[in-house]
Amino acid sequence: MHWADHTAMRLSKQYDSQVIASGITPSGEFHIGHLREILTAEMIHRACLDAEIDSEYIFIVDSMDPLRRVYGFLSEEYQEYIGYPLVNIPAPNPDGTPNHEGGNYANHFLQPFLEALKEIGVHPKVVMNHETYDSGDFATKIDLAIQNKDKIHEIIENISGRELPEEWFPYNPIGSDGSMDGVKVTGYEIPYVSWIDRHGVEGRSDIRKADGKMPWRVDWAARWGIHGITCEPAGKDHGASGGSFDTGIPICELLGSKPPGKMVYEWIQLKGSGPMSSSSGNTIGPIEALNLVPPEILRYIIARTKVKKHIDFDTGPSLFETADEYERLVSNPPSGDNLNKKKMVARDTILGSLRLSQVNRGDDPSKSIAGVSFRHLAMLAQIKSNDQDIWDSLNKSKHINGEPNLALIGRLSRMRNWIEGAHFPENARIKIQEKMNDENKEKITKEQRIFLLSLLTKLENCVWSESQISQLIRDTTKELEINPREGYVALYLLIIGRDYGPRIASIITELGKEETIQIFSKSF
RNA sequence: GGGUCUGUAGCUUAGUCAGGUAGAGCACCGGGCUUUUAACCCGGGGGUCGCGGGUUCGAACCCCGUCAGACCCGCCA
Repeated sequence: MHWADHTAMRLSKQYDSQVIASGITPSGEFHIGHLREILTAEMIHRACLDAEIDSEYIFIVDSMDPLRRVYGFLSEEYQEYIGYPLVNIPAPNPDGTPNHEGGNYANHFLQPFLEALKEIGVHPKVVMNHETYDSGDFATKIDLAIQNKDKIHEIIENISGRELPEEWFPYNPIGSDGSMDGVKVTGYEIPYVSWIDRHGVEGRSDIRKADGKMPWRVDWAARWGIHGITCEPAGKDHGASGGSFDTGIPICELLGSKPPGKMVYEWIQLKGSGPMSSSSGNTIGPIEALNLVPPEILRYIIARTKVKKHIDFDTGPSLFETADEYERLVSNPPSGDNLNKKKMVARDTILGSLRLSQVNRGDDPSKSIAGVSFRHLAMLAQIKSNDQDIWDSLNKSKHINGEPNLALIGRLSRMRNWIEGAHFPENARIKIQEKMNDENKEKITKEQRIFLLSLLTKLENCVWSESQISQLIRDTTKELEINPREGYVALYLLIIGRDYGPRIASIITELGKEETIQIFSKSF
């Protein structure tokens, strides 16, 4: 059974209806790591719906979280905003300076991410956490937390093993300058928390407003109750023993609610360069990823991997493999009855992955079949600049019959992006040689050499079309009575520097007469 | 130091929760097709399930130990 279906089953035994949640702090550019958070939750949500379990999926944006430091992509001017809720500070310009007309910081990073989610078929109910504070929905929990301040203090110290300062308080008010840093609580009388800030200014915060927030570990536990969350997969950082999940459970209970069960997912790493991090620039954004691969394959990458396994996201060769694997499975899904238990489980797991990879819930996976492997399309896209030529070629090779479908058109345009970008795998790249290198010259026999020279004279005076060129190659091998294979190998060595490759006549046609002849004449 | 997760074929992995003959794909090798598209079709080899013990009629699966990797215990998906 697929992990999402399994989780859905488990949840249905505990609660009648589900609220599945994700939570992310919009402190910088979103990356595909965040996509795992979102998709893990969203797939469980879909699995619930598919099992006819009532379910809602919410995405809580931690817009009240303070700016913790000046990240690498920000200018020094952000120093003054440290400690401010992200929703209250200006968005950065591309150069990192604050843009006072550009809306707030949280939204700046959130909006493009939501756009990407739409394309991936994720339509969450978005909850801006600052609005939950501002609406007063947090007030009861804040009051309870303050009343139980010592117990919460103890829970955090005991479970996380970390010492909290004496003056620790389960509510951080915003001071006179807008920052939560250096604000000391001096008293509490419902609904006001009074304080003195680092400038010596005194004031009070209304717990029914966004005048402050609870610290992370308490905030998280409180919101489980406020939204009635039954499942919130958490990154393994939160899942560690003594981490915020472990402290959240008793705190949530203390605040009068039933916590969700613990569920922890592994991180996505960029192959070879460790965990993703916006500050180190070691990141691929969801938008960038969508420019390379179709959304269903992005979903498939998450769906096919068990939650507790880490994913190496590799924009190179293994992306080809995964994409082709998807294509294969979709066009030829596992089936059959009378299987033993293990095979049935395996079959259902794969079918589950395909089902959950669909952009729209309930879509027939076969609609996303492009009918061509990524590898093959990559090759065509490199040797043919005109899309129509590619459709013609695919018709000729019987990959498609007639006009290309939408899936295929979208795939080709992404393929062209991929090829142009830095992420395209080198071994799939076709490199046209300037001339034959010495190493390859040695590989060539005398007959092959004669073949190439003879072909050259024919090419100089022919009509430049693929069928003509193809014909000339075959004619020449016949005339010289050499094995056609030998002739092709010689041509491949000459033009792309390897002894095999895609249909050579296509490449030559695409190169044009002048350039082709150049390669020939520079080589001999 | 304390803890969590992961370890199955060269690579990616299914199967571990409910013990019952280790199963795929990629890659590789061989064959076919033949106008050589890196396409397509057929076949094949390849696994002491990290290691050691225990429980059991029977262990990849349960228990104990051990090794390796990743991560957490301030903030991070």
